[in-house]
Amino acid sequence: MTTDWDDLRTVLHVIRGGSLAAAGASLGVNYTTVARRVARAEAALDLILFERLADGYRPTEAGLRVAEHASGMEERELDMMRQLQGRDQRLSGRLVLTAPQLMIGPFIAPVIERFVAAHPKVDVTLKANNELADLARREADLAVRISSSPGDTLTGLRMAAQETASFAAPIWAERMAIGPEAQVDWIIYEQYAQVPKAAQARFPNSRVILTCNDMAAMIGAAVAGLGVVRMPMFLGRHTPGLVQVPALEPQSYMDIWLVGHPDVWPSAKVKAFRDMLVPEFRARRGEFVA
Amino acid sequence: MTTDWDDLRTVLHVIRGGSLAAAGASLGVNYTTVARRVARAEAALDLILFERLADGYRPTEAGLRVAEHASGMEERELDMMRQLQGRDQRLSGRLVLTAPQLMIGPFIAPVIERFVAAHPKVDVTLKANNELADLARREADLAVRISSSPGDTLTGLRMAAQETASFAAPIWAERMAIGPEAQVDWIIYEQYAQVPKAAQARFPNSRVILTCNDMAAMIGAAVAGLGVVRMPMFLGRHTPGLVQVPALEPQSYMDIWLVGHPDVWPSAKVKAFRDMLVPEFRARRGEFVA
DNA sequence: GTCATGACATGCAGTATTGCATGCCTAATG
DNA sequence: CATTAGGCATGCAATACTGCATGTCATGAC
Repeated sequence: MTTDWDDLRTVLHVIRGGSLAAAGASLGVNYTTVARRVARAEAALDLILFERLADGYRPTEAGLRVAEHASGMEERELDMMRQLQGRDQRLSGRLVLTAPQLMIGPFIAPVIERFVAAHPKVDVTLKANNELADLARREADLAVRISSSPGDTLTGLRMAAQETASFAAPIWAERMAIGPEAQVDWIIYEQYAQVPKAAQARFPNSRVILTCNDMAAMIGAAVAGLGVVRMPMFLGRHTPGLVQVPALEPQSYMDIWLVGHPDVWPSAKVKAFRDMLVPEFRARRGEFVA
Repeated sequence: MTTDWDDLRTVLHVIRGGSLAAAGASLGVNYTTVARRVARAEAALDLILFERLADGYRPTEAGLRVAEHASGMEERELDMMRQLQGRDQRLSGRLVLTAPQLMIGPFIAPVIERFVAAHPKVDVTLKANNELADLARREADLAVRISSSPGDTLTGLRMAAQETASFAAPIWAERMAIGPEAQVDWIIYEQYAQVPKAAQARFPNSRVILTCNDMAAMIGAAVAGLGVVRMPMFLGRHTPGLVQVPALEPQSYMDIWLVGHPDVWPSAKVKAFRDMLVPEFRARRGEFVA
């Protein structure tokens, strides 16, 4: 008679994921269960929501319509989850943080250590994720991000300005000491794909020796002596085995922001963490610039 | 980790119903199950939603907040249900009608008979309810109502104008034949509580002999000869054993409307029923007025 | 004071839901 | 053409959920 709300949510996840297996994964249940819930929803609504094709479930128009409304229900649920977290004045329970992988060691970890000592009943989860966590979905409560703006719907706090520079193993400093004719090998981040123009001008004998999609790997390669890497100031300074080299003048880079969803922002846990993290960054802002 | 939507709905029903038992009844499950779902929701959200008092569950502030959002989710679900019904072009499945109890026999039943003959795959449910069914909640797809307007958010079709008159057992016609000095006993609908002024003027010896809250019962009393009843024209005419008496001049009364929710209105089943019902009323509109 | 009523907690047994294993089908790959 | 991988259907066993019965507590009626 009356529809089961979880079955509606299951339909939504099938359409989002594109398959029973994907829906099962995102719901944390076996895909068999997903298939049966879909069948139950169809029986309850007296509608065919998916065509069973050999290569998977294809939503019918009715299925899309159901998913659309289920999505609206989910939005309301997420509103709720955020607001509950935002109004929670307790210093206990889960607090989920996310930050750029390579910033965690030198800057975030020490703060977390002090935080858990001060608030032992808070369970801190840290997502070292380079992909942006969806703060509206509460994938994280608070995020440290390197960007030029905090994002439209998010509350943000600019913690520090940043500059980049060129770093390499000490041997490269010696090689460049001979002057502009020195041969400079660059390790380049995938998205840029070529030697920075300013570096090319200063050392005409520059070339790309390696292109890579992962900064941690690039640092490893640089420490091993493969070549020069352009990276944020703080990274080069905090990586043992690297020194700053004159291949490139320091230049300004994206700022460091602390961002959160406005609903979640007032939470006692979030506030307590902010109150430790922000002063840390502010006090150490010199480490991010030349 | 992730909240169960049905548990949220259960919380909503507990707050709406005021008790576990009431919530269980409206959800169609045992109240024990309701209690366990509430406990599960609390565990999942890590929040106390209700205080367990000796005289029942009292919602906490967090509980009210959860219910508020769950209510938003429910609204979205109802939107969906209505729209699915509205877009359904099949002439099969459930069709729920509601109409004033006493109008069903003489006017609605004959139409239903023809309708089910023409569309045998439609399961017609008829709610003979004097309370207004909530069409937004799809308690009914289509309603015949006696009112002065169709309602704000509903689509309406005015099918006929109505008048009321006074009816009684034949003996009362004889008694009144002697003239204005005749003694007239009235059976009065609870809300009015006294003899209509116009009747008092015409027959000064009028009095209330019985007040009642149910028109069917009043008709029974009238047939038994207890007194005179003011009722819609069609009712008096279709009740064997009653005749119109001159205790009161016919006077205009509320119109007869066919109303539905705009979302549901385009449904094939709803349209097919309308197309039979409206001509019936229009053709017989003379039966509602003097 | 006793009794009845309404609301909830809890233990137990039956049932329905779930997950796993197996098998079929299609599409992409070599 | 064989092979692999992704996607789904189905049967069976384990599990989780549900409903029932019984007991406790408070409130209000007699």
